[in-house]
Amino acid sequence: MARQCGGALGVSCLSCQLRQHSEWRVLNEEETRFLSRNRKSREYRAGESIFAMGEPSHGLYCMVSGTAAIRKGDAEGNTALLRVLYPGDTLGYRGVLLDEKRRYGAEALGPSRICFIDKPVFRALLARNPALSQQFLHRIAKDMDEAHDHLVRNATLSNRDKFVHLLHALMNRGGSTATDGSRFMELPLSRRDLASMIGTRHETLSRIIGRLEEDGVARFSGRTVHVRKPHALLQVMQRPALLD
Amino acid sequence: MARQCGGALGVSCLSCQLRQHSEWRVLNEEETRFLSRNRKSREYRAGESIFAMGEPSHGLYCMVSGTAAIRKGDAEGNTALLRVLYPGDTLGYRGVLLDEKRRYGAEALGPSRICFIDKPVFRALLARNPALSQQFLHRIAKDMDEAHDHLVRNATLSNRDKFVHLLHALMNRGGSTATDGSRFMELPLSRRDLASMIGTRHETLSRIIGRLEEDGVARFSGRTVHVRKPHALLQVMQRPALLD
DNA sequence: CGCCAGGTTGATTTCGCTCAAGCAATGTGG
DNA sequence: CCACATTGCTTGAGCGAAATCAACCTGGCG
Repeated sequence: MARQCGGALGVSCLSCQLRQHSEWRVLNEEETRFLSRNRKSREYRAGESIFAMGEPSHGLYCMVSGTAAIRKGDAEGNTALLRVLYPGDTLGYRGVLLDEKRRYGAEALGPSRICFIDKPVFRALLARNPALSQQFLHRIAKDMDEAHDHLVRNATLSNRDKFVHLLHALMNRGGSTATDGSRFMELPLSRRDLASMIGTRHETLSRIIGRLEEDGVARFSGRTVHVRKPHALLQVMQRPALLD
Repeated sequence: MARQCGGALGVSCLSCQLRQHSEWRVLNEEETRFLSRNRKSREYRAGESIFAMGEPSHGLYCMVSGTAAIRKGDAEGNTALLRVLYPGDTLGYRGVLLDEKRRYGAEALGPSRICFIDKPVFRALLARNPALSQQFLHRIAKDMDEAHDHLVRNATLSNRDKFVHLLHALMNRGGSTATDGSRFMELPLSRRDLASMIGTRHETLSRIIGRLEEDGVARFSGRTVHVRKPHALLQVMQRPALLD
């Protein structure tokens, strides 16, 4: 899943497996070479900030390995995680497209490698290849839909169901399947952050996790989680009886 | 506030006051004339659907008078209001830009006049005037921010504070100021819909409203609402003592 | 070893949901 | 014009869920 982009030294975007599934796939070889020459690859430690709210937007970022998250806070100092980012995801494109300051902060969740693309470089590529603009338009529209879905879920589901849904989403990106069909993964987030994503307190999440274990939906141990019947996850919501 | 676009017959976009504050302001006179010739203006009754989830996107809409809302539902049939639209707002541009089916439904809240712009017409204008694309890019980014803010509020605020915030936002668009500095307005939404916007039940909202009246923050009577100290609305959250 | 951050657990109170009844405004058919 | 249903809203009682405050555990880490 978390493939390294051209090896530990970040040799070239040309050999980056992730490119095929990212917005950059519409670039031709020459343009990719240009991108490769001008991007800067860098390691981040766990918890390290990538950019902060209110900063000017100097460029955009492309996840190579590891995971990162978008965190936004309100006036009273409360913060919530809005999104988890995986290898291949681009990050911070909005501030660059609109020449605005950062509206949210981003931070590495675990040790990560992330490429940085300078604003002028990005602009040059956009000007040379109109398909790239279209890609980012699609991207922002998809993000929009995600945010709207998130809103509807938060408005209609119980905390338990919100968490099951979150678990399902995280599994789809970062999970692995065992030989018996069950799935497992390392959660990229602390309990606190998981709780903030569904809008509850970490104590409450702790109890929700307890209930899910009682119901046999999943087993938790530290940050590792096993799900017995991953395909039944979303059907299980509010109806644990469905788990035979 | 709700100015008619060129009179009851919708004479021309050229004389539409709202145009100056909408995405269309970047069009020159000739382009505006083209838009004017090709748009269709229509009346909607209260509650009438403008478009529904899953429909193909034939074009976009421009609010002339009245109010409308975006409603989205999840798999279980629960629905929530995501946004209220006022004169001058464009609506449904995303499906058109991306050639996708509608991801949500829109409906008139009260009697409204709304212009319809066909997809080919919109495309032609986008091709002729690149500034229009930029306008819509800004627009989608702004919508994105709004959705993110909404998410953070829903995750961190109490139901009471969420409602106060919603009240504040509605006041800013549709309210009028009285001689004594207090503000009042006709709520465009039913209690049910207000409740769905903050993710709670209508009974609960009813009690929240009762508490706001007790605290002297606002007075409600049917759909009319008076706010004594509008500037203090957001400071009042969770601290009713601040109201002298 | 003490300290700390992250996590769990418990006790208590507050809050919100559910179900149910009541009420006012509106509409409808006789 | 009245009986009657309908719709939107409010109110109440009971209950379950979640917030809060606090204690305690655990695994690093100086």
